[in-house]
Amino acid sequence: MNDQSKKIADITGSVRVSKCDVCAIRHRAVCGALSDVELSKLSQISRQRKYKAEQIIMSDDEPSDFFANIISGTVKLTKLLPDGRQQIVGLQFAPDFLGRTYGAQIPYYAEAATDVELCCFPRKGFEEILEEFPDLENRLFKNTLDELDAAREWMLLLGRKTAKEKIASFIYMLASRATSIGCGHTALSEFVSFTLPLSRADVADYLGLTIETVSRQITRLKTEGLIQVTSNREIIVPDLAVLSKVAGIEVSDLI
Amino acid sequence: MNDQSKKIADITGSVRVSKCDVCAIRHRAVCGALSDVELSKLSQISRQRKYKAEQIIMSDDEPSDFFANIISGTVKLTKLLPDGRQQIVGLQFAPDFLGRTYGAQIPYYAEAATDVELCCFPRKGFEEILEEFPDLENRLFKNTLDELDAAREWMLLLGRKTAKEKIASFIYMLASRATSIGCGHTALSEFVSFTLPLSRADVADYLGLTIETVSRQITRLKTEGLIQVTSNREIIVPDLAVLSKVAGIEVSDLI
DNA sequence: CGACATGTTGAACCTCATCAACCGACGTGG
DNA sequence: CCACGTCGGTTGATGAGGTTCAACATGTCG
Repeated sequence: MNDQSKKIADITGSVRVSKCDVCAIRHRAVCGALSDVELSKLSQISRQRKYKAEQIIMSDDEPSDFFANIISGTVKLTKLLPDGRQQIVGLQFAPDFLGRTYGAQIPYYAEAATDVELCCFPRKGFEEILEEFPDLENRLFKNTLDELDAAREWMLLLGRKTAKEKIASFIYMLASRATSIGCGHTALSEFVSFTLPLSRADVADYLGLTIETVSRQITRLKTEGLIQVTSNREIIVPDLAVLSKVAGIEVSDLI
Repeated sequence: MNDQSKKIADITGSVRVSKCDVCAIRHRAVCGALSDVELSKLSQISRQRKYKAEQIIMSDDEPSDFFANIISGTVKLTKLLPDGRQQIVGLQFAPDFLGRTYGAQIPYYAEAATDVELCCFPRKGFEEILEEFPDLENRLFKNTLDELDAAREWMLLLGRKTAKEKIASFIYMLASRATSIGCGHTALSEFVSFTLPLSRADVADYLGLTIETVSRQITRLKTEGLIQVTSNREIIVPDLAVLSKVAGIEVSDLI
């Protein structure tokens, strides 16, 4: 019926995971819930894999036989309408968890937005470990709650924000991520620069717009001095607080 | 800053829960994960409460001290922009669970869309039981995963569907619920009738439209024969399959 | 009955989508 | 080396879908 389906990328290579303790995402990822003993059990079955940008990692219509942590890169979760219209329903970065426990089918595609490195766990083995260590499940649960909050925040954006507000919100989100990763929380009114992990087309699909509108609104924010665009993918935000206002985001009165 | 806040309704009365085994939602609700012994422990601390339509059950800006199962009625989860624009980010029916475990704050309002009956559990007591019985947490986790899927489905609707498709999707969703509740799964091409649990204004807020557009598109579906509208809130769908096509929903080739 | 809330219908307007041309960067092959 | 095609992005002109504002209809309750 639906010929809009996308095919999962062939797995080109997968490397045994040697040591988790040198892993860059060790503490922030779900594995952070595990003790050393448990972790070594998990590392036994883990394999590292790389995907090129635009490759499909998991698919709507094929059950996937593994879960994964994102080590580096950006993964987009997309959904399709029968006629090909597309919506990105989630963006995932390191150290996010990929895949849906309980039920092998996921109702979306997971695609590499940039080049991506994953730490993959075979479904069966991971589920066994999951049953054994409730802390891990608890961690995944909390993760899912946060994802749900983010999804709902995005529903507000998609349903009620203007094109300009959408772009501002998107850039604000990425800029906040960039600051909080660098060094705890920086002051709100600070100069932030970062790299867009998405093409204009992907930004459009994430915000429910067209590429033309995305382009126009970005230049608009640029001429209004709210952002600076050095290259196509390099953005500078001189003042986060101002941007957040344009984005229609209540900045909870932080210090 | 934000004067758009909403106030939680005063609690008019709360009744001791007598027996869970006569509860209408006993098996479908999260409590279904508990054995009789555990359940009696939970029922010790449960209280039944009623809310009138439009009353606020939980609020964005006040931590709520309880969780709840919906016994009857419809609850809408709403979010606000600083200027008052509103988006419904979730609809919950019996026997859904209300509230966010781990962290007392929820980033939305829970409001009674119709008159609502809840079975409420004080936060502290419920969290204790939660730690004691992993099955309960597991059930809540699965619930949350389903909610996340639903939220993402709605993101596709909000971002990419036309007004007509939005209305069709919304009606299709409610009609499917109505059939699956009645008696397992009925055949796809069947006559379904049900009551809208939302006002036009709420429908608009759920679909990211205005009331006028909602009204117009409903009459359009009516004139096209896709639905019949007996009273304002009573809808008949003569053929679910046809409606699903207009809604842009892939009906997974079921039997 | 009149007042008020909820929903419908009409007309004008505006934001964003569509269609199309264009630009610069990049890679390829003659 | 440069012509060429391609790809990602920008810009312009036009139009449609949905919003806005306003009037009207219907239903409910005192």
